[in-house]
Amino acid sequence: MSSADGAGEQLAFIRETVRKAKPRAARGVRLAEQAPVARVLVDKGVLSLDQFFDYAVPAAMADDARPGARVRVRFGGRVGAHGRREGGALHDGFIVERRDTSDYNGPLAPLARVLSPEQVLTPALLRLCRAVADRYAGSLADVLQLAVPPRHAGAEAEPSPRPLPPPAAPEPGGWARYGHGPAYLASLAAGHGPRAVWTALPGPGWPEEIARAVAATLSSGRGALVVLPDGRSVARVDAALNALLGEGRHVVLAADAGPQERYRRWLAVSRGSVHAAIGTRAAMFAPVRGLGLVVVWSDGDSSHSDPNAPHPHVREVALLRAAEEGAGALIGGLSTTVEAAQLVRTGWARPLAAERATVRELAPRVRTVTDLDQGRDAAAQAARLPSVAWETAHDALTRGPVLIQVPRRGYVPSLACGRCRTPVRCRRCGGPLQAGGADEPLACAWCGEAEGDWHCVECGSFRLRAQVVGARRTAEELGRAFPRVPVRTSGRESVLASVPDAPALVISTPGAEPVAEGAGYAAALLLDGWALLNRPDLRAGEEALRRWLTAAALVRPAGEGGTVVVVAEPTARAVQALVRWDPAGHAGLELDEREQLRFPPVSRMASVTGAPQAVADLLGLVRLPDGADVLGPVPVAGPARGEELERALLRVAPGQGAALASALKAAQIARLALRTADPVRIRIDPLDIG
DNA sequence: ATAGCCAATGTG
DNA sequence: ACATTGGCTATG
Repeated sequence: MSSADGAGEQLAFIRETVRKAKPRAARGVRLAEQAPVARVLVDKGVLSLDQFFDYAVPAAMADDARPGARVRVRFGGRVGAHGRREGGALHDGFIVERRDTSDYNGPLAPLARVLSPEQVLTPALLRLCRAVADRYAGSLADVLQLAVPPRHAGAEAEPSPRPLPPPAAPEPGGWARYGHGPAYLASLAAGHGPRAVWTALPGPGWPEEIARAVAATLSSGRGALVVLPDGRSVARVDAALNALLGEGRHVVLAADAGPQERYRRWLAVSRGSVHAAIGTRAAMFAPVRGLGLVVVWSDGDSSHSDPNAPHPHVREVALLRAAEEGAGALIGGLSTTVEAAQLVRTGWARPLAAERATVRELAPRVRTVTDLDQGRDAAAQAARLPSVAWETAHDALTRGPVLIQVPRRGYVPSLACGRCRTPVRCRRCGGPLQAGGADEPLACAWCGEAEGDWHCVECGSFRLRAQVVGARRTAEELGRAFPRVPVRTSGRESVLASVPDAPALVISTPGAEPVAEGAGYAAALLLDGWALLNRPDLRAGEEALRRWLTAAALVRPAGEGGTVVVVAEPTARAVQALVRWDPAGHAGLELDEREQLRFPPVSRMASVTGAPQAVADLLGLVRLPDGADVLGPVPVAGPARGEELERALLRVAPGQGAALASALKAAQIARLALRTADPVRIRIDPLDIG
């Protein structure tokens, strides 16, 4: 002990004396008789303050200051020269616990205010948020911000509806088409927590199947949660639930309602008056009471990854909840992610899929064509379509609507040679060249270097091709190629929910495909598939397949003439999986490859991005678990043009994910204490690692 | 984070 | 001798 500790010891002695007297506020405020200490999570978005602080509960707040209530507290003030508290700023917080005593050796500040006695942070929600924060190297306060919606006094003042008694267990319905489908429902209805990876059959049945799984869970007296990637799929499950169970058994937690209405619905769930919730990403935290089932639909959809720190993923939160709350899990989609395949391979979940014969019966016929096979006839050329695609569309248009999927403009930022498809690269740094405006010269997206006289390094051609032609231009061109056929577009700005069962060309960007009423589309053309597949991303194949299956699942079965034409290299794995309609097989092969490479989900990764020195500092500071690899750092393009950042990837065995996250968090905290340090962004499970 | 404390450095 | 600045610490 150094001499400086003398004063510290003395101070500790004084504090000890104070504490032994009783936990009490600094100035003689009368305290609550029972449990006069409130343990509070102070909502201050600082990683190093990820801990609880004790406050004294004034007698006047004794009843309202319940665990889970929102409070305001003074925080960060100083004890002045005369031992008087110069109060810090007011901060929001949540009471996590009421206690008789405090571990803290000092006078406790009193709670400034209890905003409302509503117990929004239930013990289960607190445990979940803590687990998510730990999983993603974030702070509890950050996660709570995602999990607990803002307060609206009006909604709190109203009573929530009275809970309904459990419904009867549903019939298997469409689940009869899946081998273990009826058994899965029966298990839910019996109060078990079965975990399955569900490869949904093509066609319009899946919302009803989700509704039946929810109904089976409700029938056991437990609650259910369904998270879907977008508002349209939420609306479809909402409709299916209303049809199966009537209204009032579930709430929709999605952006369609205003904040107050949203909070009203959230409260109905939190108060236990409604036992089922469906919604988009933020619904993953919905505090459903007695959770018996959590469903994630289309877990490969990127909107399941939260853009807010610490970037939790819906699937991972769902898995945490299933484990923590003993609930069943249903990870379903038309496609299968590598992560889902991994759940099956490790035995955590069982596959829930139909027999091959059933799949073949319901899937459309899929034909492949390379786009070098451009149409010979004038009409096909005008539409920039391969002749097979043109003929398919021409033929199908006599029978019903035809869906044309075109990648979103800007989705693939690069250009390619118009003759041989070689990507157009910057001569200086190898980055992708972009066309600025209509007549502006090409410029590198990474270094900004302008390129005045480009020609292809492979074949010498001067012809450029934008890898993606936007939906609008495609619509114009197709409209000319098929005169007198109505053309409708669905995309970012205006998304159509459905189109009538009548001949029409329906141009859509991925994810915006309208459902065709009646039998479904007569055909679908999946254009520019090669552009989707050529993306330099580990997930390019999986992502292309998911998008194709989403569109192709809206097409009639082959037996009813349904045909899909995909313009892509026929030997590509994802293309073959589409032809065979075998997403689970594709995911299995991808998983084999990840195993070879030790890439996620066979390992757990984190990325560390920042100025080169900052990244090096953090890597020097972090105490990685044994066996951890450091890949890189390598230069990456920063958000600002010309900014030079570096990124390192850290890799550990899957079981060491928690150790990696906590090591990174500790290193980040240590670095944040040095205020001069450049910031480093840490991301667990980075999306783009390839 | 941010205020406050302390020590080291700079200035009149 | 006093002001300024940078590093470090605690926050109930």
